[in-house]
Amino acid sequence: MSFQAEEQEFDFSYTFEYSQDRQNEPGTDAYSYTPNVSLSLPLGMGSPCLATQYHTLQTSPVSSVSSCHQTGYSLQNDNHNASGYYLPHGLRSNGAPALESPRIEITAYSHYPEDEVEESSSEDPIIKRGVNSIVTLTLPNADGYRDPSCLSPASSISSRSCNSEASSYESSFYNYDNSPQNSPWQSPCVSPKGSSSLLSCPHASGPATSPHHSPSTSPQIGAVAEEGWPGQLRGSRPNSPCYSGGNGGGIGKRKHSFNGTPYHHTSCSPIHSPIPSPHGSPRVSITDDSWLTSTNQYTNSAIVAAINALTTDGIVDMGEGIPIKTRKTMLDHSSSMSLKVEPSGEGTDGELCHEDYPSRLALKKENYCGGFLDVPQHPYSWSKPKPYLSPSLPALDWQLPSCSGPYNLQIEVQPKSHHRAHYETEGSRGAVKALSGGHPVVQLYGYMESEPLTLQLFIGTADDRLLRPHAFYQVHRITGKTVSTASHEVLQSNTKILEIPLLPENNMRAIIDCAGILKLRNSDIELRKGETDIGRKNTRVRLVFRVHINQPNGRTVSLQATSNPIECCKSHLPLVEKQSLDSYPASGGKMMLLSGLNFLPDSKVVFVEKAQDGHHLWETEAKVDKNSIKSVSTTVVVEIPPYRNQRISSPVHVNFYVCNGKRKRSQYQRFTYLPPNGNHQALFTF
DNA sequence: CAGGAGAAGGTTGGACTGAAT
DNA sequence: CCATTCAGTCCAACCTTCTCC
Repeated sequence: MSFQAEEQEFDFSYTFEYSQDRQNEPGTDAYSYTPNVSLSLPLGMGSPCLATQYHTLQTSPVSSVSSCHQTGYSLQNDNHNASGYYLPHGLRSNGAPALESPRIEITAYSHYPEDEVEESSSEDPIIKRGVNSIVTLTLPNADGYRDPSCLSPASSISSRSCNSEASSYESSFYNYDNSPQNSPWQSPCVSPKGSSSLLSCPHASGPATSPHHSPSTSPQIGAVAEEGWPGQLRGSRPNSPCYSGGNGGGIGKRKHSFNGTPYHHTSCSPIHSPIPSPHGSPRVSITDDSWLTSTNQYTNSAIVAAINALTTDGIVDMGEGIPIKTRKTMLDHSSSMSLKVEPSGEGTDGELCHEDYPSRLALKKENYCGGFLDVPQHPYSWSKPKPYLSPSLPALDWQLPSCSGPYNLQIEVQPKSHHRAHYETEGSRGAVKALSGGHPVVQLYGYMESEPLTLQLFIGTADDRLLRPHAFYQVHRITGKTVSTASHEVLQSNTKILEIPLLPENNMRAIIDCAGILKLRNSDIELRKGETDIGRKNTRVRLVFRVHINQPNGRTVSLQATSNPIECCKSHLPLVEKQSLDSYPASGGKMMLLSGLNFLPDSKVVFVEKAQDGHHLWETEAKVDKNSIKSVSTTVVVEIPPYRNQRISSPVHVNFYVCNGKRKRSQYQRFTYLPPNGNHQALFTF
């Protein structure tokens, strides 16, 4: 099949509806596709295995897939949809022709003040940007340069920061890969490894784009140095146990297949993963004041990449500073780790691919293991298929619906609200657990095909802004005897993604017992040029699950579900995990049991009601049963205070939090005051 | 081939230290 | 400048799994 031919079919258009209503609830989306939006896959890509590799974005106004997404958030600015996000093929939002070759657009955007951004966020940023003049540089290989992991630790900080495929808007418009000329398969800089979005990338690509790459010359550093993670280059840092890939990293340790039978070891499954978890999210962080400007950052950093591209030969660059022998070793590594599936024991690779994992893996494996061993001799002679076309998937910060048509992606069991993430310098701290003691469970409803799908998992933000990959946390693959769910890691937009099989025989249900959380050092991330998020006290994350479902018509529906927030620090902040009551009449007086962490005898529980503009309408301290707390407790009993207005006619949503001191507050918890019985009924009869 | 001892590695909780606030 | 908080590192105990005898 011809990728180019298929690319021609791309109708690269998206319809977005933007809601200013923030959402933090799982499964809700502030951004969502319009009901008829789907991500389409060109013909011949019906296999789910291909979905994650060769996705293209496509929106069809005639798509019959309707969204059943129930977010409860209003959709606004519909007037911008068509003009802003629904882009006819071949036409950019600003009216310019679609990019036909990799290029960088240098746009002199002014930075929006923070609040201006907030305001403008409801508007079509593309429109806004469209007024700016754009200078275009053609990139021989955009993809290769965009991959942050392809950049040297020494020089990549700024470069990496620009690699923001995850930046939604840019992703949609800098769709290099959708251009035949931009096909990574032809890309000079798409390293056999680097071209992959998979783990392997870092190895070959580290030196690839950086003339200043120094660590590459040190085979000892190996993958770590070549990862392009500044922090990993620090000689003082010990080899992190996490590099071993979890508790199953030990040689000869038993592995499990999807069905629980032992896997066979294959060359594709390294015993010791050279791929450290620590892939800082190279995405450009979209912050309060950078939601729009972040795209600018992307552009600017893309310029850097373009300059690199134009001033260096891709091939030479790829190996620059690395002895051939070293490069070969690296290639071997990457090829072996490119498919980070559970080892299958004595089976051949082929067996693994075809039997234990859907054909998608087979394809990947072929591509990786085969392609990575070869170093293209000429930038444009690289004709091997790119195994993973992440840019054609929806960017990771695009808000996708959890439900579309018959499909519904649901988190059946939510993760615990606290999970101590581990650092690179630490060993794994295990998989994220569920409150009940098990693990989170995700299920796809409405899928009746026999073809397995791939569930993607990455770590997203949990702040008040739009969901996006978390810059300071990455998902970390956990393996071992206690892990029943197989998984493997891939990189998309330099955000590590865990791919987990969704099997029809399991009712498209997956137990997420294979996902830990890795904390990247703040300094490493913050030093990136373009990174505007700060890591300090930015410790809440959400698990983001995605699934891409191929349709018979060649289109693909992408769904996303997000978990409840997870506090990842080990701080001593109080944490409310459960509350015995979610609602109670305004009269209050009822005792409510809170369970969680770090409740102290002098903890206070404060009920707060805020107006939509954020200012406090009401605040009162609830009576805490001091006897219910002995030293540091996991439970506390509080008396629900009466609401300020006893005559409410409709339910009133308020919040409460547990406070252990001036700056030691738990997250807000929701609570609803109900009107007296009669009124309540009346409310709904209206 | 089974069982025990030891090694290796993963998990977990917490202490320590320096930086930031 | 000091106190507090936080981030990051390190350590130790415990556990599981594997290897060797």
